[in-house]
Amino acid sequence: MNVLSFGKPVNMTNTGSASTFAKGLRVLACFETGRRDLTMAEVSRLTGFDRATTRRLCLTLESSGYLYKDGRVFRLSPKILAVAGGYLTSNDFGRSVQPVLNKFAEEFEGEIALATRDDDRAIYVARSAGSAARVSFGFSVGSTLPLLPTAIGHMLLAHSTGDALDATLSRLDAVKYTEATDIDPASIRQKIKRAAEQGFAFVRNEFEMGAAGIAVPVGNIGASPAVLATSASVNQFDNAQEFDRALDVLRRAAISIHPQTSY
Amino acid sequence: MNVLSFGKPVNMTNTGSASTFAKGLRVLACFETGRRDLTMAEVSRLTGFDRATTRRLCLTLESSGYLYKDGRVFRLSPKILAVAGGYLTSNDFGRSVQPVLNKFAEEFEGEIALATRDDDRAIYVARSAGSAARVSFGFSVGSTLPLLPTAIGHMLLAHSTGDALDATLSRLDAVKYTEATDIDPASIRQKIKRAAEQGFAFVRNEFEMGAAGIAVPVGNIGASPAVLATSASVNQFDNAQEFDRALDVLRRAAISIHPQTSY
DNA sequence: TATCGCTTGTGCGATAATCGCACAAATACT
DNA sequence: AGTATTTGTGCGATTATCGCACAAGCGATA
Repeated sequence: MNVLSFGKPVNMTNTGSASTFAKGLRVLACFETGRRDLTMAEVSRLTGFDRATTRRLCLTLESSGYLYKDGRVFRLSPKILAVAGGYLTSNDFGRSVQPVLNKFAEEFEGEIALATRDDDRAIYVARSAGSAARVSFGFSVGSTLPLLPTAIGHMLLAHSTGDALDATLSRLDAVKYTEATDIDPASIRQKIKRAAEQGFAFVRNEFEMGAAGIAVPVGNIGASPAVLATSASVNQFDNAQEFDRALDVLRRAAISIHPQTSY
Repeated sequence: MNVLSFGKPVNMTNTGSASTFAKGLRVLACFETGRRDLTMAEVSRLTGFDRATTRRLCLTLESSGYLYKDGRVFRLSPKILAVAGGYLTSNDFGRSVQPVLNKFAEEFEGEIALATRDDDRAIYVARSAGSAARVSFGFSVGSTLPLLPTAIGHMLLAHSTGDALDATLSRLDAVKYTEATDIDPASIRQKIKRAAEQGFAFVRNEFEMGAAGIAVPVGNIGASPAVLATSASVNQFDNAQEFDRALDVLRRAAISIHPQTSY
């Protein structure tokens, strides 16, 4: 009965979340693309958790098979791939979209990638095979990109409308990746608006100097929007004919993957 | 001081694991390849955890961004790819081994895959691009295979020696996937031994009727062994010339990926 | 070798979260 | 309507977790 509480009883036991688990997931996320070998002390600093806490979480990840310990550093084990494979197969990539990417990439003689949105970033979900010769751009499945200085990001954000977009833009802080990176929220908003109107996004030099990207929408994957994209050197896309060809390939590939793509 | 304890003091607080986190990871693992949409009740049955516990863990996975809820079912979100990408890039797949797979697969006109071991199963880690035309076998990165009825499994197990192998074999229970699946531990052990001796494994009809696989070792990925493999119809490999060509390609690819491959 | 800096390991008290059940209320299936 | 299944949630009892403090190990540098 709890005679001390008046009015609405305070929910003492949290029925909606498990804090220890959430912390553990943040430890796991420390091993995302970019970082590979981490000591417990490093994980502790990255997460801000107490060393004892970090230690227990790292060891749990190890005994559960997601990390293994090599001396004093932890590294990801392949087990995480099985979970990721669950995502890929449940969305029928690899069976239905991968061949399409390969086919159009072959015709196009360039790389095509499918990306979707995860919170404040874009994630590559699939990528065309690419001929053996051509050197890949270094992005592979699971690689992430910032939303603000990339064509992929602009096209993903173009799905958001009005208030939601404003909320996102005010939450994200624009980082200067190159001298040409656009930092001005109003200007970025304008670019996103234009991407929504014309049905494609085109960004140059803002993420990597000398590189340019084109992205077109492909409908939704689950709850979040998806885009098809390609990238090349700025020079290449400065040629209007080349640009149009790339855009055309992307659009046809998008329709081939997801015929309902309406924009 | 603890006057009640004699001798070595009992460690009351577990410094080596976080049980809630371990449970959460088991919930996450429910979404591995094969299952896609799960209700909380299903997760509860799969894991054996109390419904209230399951609920908290699922909701934590959702708020952490790894699952999203569509009505009453949960589904993986792309966030997990970012972690998997961490594994792939930290081992330099996609940049160094992917091109090699593509090149040899093109020459070979068949698919080549790199697989490694995760506990009691094999996991595909990389796969050759495959021409646009050819229909892929349905296996993609992250797919898992049993160890006992596959060439990949035999070659992976061939890394284990004596006692360790015996322990593994007695732990695994042989499942009959086809009529031809070998169930006899002694016989399986013999096949693994021969695979170790001859430097390749060849298994037919034991996992999928009509399918055959060849696997060769490629050294280690981190702590666990890795193999290169290809599969085709039984008929195809019954042709000795075809078989030799496939084995030759795999061996050359293995050397190209990991020159230190000694066996 | 000695000292410094960084790392890992671990008792333990205090705290706070988790567990599991019981009760309710939705939602599907017949 | 009726049954079965699923979901939501208080709350007491239990337990795990937290965070600190103390130690010990390792490597580099002087």
